[in-house]
Amino acid sequence: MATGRTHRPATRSRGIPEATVARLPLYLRALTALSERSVPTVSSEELAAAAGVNSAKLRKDFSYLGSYGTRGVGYDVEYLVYQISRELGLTQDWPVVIVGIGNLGAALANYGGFASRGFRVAALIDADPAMAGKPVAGIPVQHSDDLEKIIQDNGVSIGVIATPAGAAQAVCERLVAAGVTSILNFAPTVLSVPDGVDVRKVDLSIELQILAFHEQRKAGEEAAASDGGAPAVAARSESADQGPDGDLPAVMPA
Amino acid sequence: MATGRTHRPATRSRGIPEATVARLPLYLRALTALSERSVPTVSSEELAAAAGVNSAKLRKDFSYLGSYGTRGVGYDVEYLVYQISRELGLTQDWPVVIVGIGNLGAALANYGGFASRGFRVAALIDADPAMAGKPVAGIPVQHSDDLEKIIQDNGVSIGVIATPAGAAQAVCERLVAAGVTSILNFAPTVLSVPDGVDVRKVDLSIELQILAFHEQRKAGEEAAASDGGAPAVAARSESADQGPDGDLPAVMPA
DNA sequence: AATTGTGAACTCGTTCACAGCG
DNA sequence: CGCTGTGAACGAGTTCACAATT
Repeated sequence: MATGRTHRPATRSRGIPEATVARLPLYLRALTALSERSVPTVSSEELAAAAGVNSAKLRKDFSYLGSYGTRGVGYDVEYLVYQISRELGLTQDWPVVIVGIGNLGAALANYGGFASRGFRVAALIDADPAMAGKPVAGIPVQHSDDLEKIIQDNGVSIGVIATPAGAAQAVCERLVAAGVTSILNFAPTVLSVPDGVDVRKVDLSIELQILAFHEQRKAGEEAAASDGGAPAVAARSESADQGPDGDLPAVMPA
Repeated sequence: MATGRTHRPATRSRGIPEATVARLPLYLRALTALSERSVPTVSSEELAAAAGVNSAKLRKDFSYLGSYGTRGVGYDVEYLVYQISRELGLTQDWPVVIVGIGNLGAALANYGGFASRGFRVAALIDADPAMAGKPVAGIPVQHSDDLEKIIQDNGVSIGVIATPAGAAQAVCERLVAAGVTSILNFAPTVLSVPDGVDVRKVDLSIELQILAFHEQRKAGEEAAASDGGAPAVAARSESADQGPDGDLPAVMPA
């Protein structure tokens, strides 16, 4: 699932399982919605439903953070929002650079989700001289010649790569050399990085292929659907897990 | 993770583990690159390196598909490309619709990765009447009033949601009612769907938050770095896992 | 009475290590 | 001899089920 293996055998700090870390943002989103509606407390059952997981998992997840609930009552919404934000490091400011301002890079720059939680687009960088100076989402694009300086001047530790696949590894190396230690990669390539650098990837084509696999399987099942089990129009299920919360998987294999 | 729970207790078909399915596209990509360079065979070691996994995992993964290698030699590149493509259902055509043609939807429409492997953008749909008729990536945008007809006329079973969060659930329900059974969701919301429908999500904000968590942890470790363990400038490691292989995921709202 | 927090059982995924085969 | 294929050991993650607590 996630990325960067734990360098240093196992800083026993207080190991929160990776799968749990991957779900914290989900809980935080649900909690924020409750907070905006001024809901004071939630039970694990309610919150789990809102986040699309089951309540046992949620309670176990929270147990890694500490005992923030009250038995017989539930969790204080505001308090939990704060605790999770702190745990995720969202109480501080994270300047981010986006490299590769094509269609996708521009879409990311315009994405509102950045601004909201501690993330700030510190700079947009592109290799095309014709782009330099042009504002995208109100931020002037800078030329990649200045990448190192931009990273250092802004104290950037998180970089987003939205370049074509062919340029990604080189960009990645420059980012890392300049001090970036976390990378979100949208280019369809495997990046190789030094120990201590985390890479997460978002790959549209892979997601579609996984869906196609399951889609194909469904088509095959239809034929064999001579037994029970109504086909379409099933009952709405609140539970169907969504995405690789931690990692991967999606539907089931049979 | 994944989605749609197993309807029908357990079609014992031939269970390929979900984690393996999520990696097949990765192998396929590496193999395609080798194929273009006319490399005839690869060892599990070489292919694993190219895909960013370890060789034991790769061999185990392939063992679920069958015995496609030759001991003492390796795997035939072309043959494996075909077998994996077939397993993933990429030997057939998958018409896809994209709903929500904002910055992101437009970027997705322009994304080259679609065309390549069996996926074809059959239609672009948006709720804004002003968009109707405008071509994006050479495809005219259609109004969402016609969503059901578009799905049915094109035999679409895979839908991509790139709308604002508030519209996503409603769009999802219309897609599903019209016959879509696989959804790739870019909106920062938990979608609830009937059994039998697969949802995968891509959430930029979540990915960034996960990176922030690890980034924060690194910062904390620095202070405690009075013992051994050189800080920056570590040796290049081919391994650092990349993202939630199965999954994926994007940003956050919170 | 309600709901959390958690040990224990279980399931899924990864890695080891080597037998089997070309 | 080299490399695949895989049983067996291991580890991570999930679910169960219930004691603890308010």
